[in-house]
Amino acid sequence: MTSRFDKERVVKPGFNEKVYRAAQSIPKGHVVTYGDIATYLGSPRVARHVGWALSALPEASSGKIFNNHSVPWYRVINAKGRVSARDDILRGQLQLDLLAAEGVEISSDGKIDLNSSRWILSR
DNA sequence: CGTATGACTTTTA
DNA sequence: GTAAAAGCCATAC
Repeated sequence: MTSRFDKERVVKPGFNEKVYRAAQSIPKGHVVTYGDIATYLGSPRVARHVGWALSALPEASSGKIFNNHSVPWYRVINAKGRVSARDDILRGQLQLDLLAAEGVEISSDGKIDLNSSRWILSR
């Protein structure tokens, strides 16, 4: 039945899963923003929850795994073209390192070139 | 159930 | 150009 919460809810059971699949659809050497994934899933307002979903990623041996496939969480960045890990700045460092290893162009300041490496989510 | 927090985004200064 | 505040939505306590 429809409770008042079922109306326009974008983040529902399975949202988390969609985020993982979206991340897995990002080709090597490209990146997307949280807002892009949120919009792709239905609403740009849930950008924060995309990050929340990624933080909830099950940590398997040597990386985050979903559906027996590694989830390239590091290909997801914020709209400023930079990582914003507040308490886990170490993760941001790792993220830049992984992206650089894939061929993503990063500015001297550590900013990611969204103009060139941004991937458009599409089904 | 109310308050606090968050891997965000946009606007304003 | 960077810095701070407000806005949004869901989870955690």
